[in-house]
Amino acid sequence: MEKYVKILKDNNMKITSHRINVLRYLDKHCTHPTADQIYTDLKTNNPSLSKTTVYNALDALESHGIIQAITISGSELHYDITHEMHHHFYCKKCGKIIDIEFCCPNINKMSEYGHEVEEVHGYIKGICKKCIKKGS
Amino acid sequence: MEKYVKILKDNNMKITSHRINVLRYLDKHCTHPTADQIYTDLKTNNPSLSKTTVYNALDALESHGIIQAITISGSELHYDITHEMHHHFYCKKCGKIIDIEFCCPNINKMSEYGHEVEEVHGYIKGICKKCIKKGS
DNA sequence: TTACAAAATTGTAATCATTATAATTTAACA
DNA sequence: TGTTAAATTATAATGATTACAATTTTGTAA
Ligand SMILES: [Mn+2]
Ligand SMILES: [Mn+2]
Ligand SMILES: [Zn+2]
Ligand SMILES: [Zn+2]
Repeated sequence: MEKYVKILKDNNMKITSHRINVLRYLDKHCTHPTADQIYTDLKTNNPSLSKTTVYNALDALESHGIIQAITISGSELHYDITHEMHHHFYCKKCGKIIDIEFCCPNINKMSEYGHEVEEVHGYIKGICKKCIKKGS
Repeated sequence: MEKYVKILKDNNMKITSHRINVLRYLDKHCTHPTADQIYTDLKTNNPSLSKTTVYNALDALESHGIIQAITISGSELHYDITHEMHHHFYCKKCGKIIDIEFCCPNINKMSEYGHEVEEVHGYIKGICKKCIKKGS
């Protein structure tokens, strides 16, 4: 059984080709794409795909914790497969979102506050290495 | 000279009553309001206020680093006066944004990546203490 | 298999936060 | 006090996302 079929099955989700494609896309691309980017890319091999289906698939996958929405840009959602906790860097110049492979040890302190923690997002914004080079 | 006038002056910004009002509003309210909430509240004492002016004032204040946009909700921007670095908790039930008074020590490691850091945002999402109580 | 019910997909229209535009007013400064 | 650049205003436009209703597909049970 394909890896992505198993993930959907394990989460009691109906198996559809669109969901598999969206999930595979996010697994293969570490670019943190938007719904529109996923839609445009998948549509080339599947012209009948509707953008609403991409939104629906993303919502369904997110509600099961299989993927996460990244709100770093402030104007549109980006998506990422849920795996080891990591942070994200957003370049204000080129818009790229880059993985930052550490995370905050103080998150443990959250229990003191009495809130129930479901997600942790670390967003760092600035100018990326490449854009600094180009600019100088 | 009023505190807020000084802030604007120090940043070489033109002094306008609207900018002062927006700035004072953010300083007095620790609720992380949206542009619309600020607009609605300020309009009661100043009916000629335009929503575009609130957006413009927020953009101007943000571009000078006096305030920060919080992208935690994913659907609309919330604003906060820039002061000591802290994180934010977002309740998925009631939508409230609560200050979390610690921050990530690993941010220092960012220099290893070669990116130029301008902003650091720590967003934690879940169910707030009050909503947990209500729900049980 | 076949048949059925629940859920997914589709295309379109609606929503809502934000931005663009152009006319008018105001702040800063000589 | 007059001039000029910038701020304000009202309105229109944009763009991401959601709502909706008709159609198709999935999972399951006869
Ligand atoms: Mn990532
Ligand atoms: Mn805050
Ligand atoms: Zn860049
Ligand atoms: Zn709450």
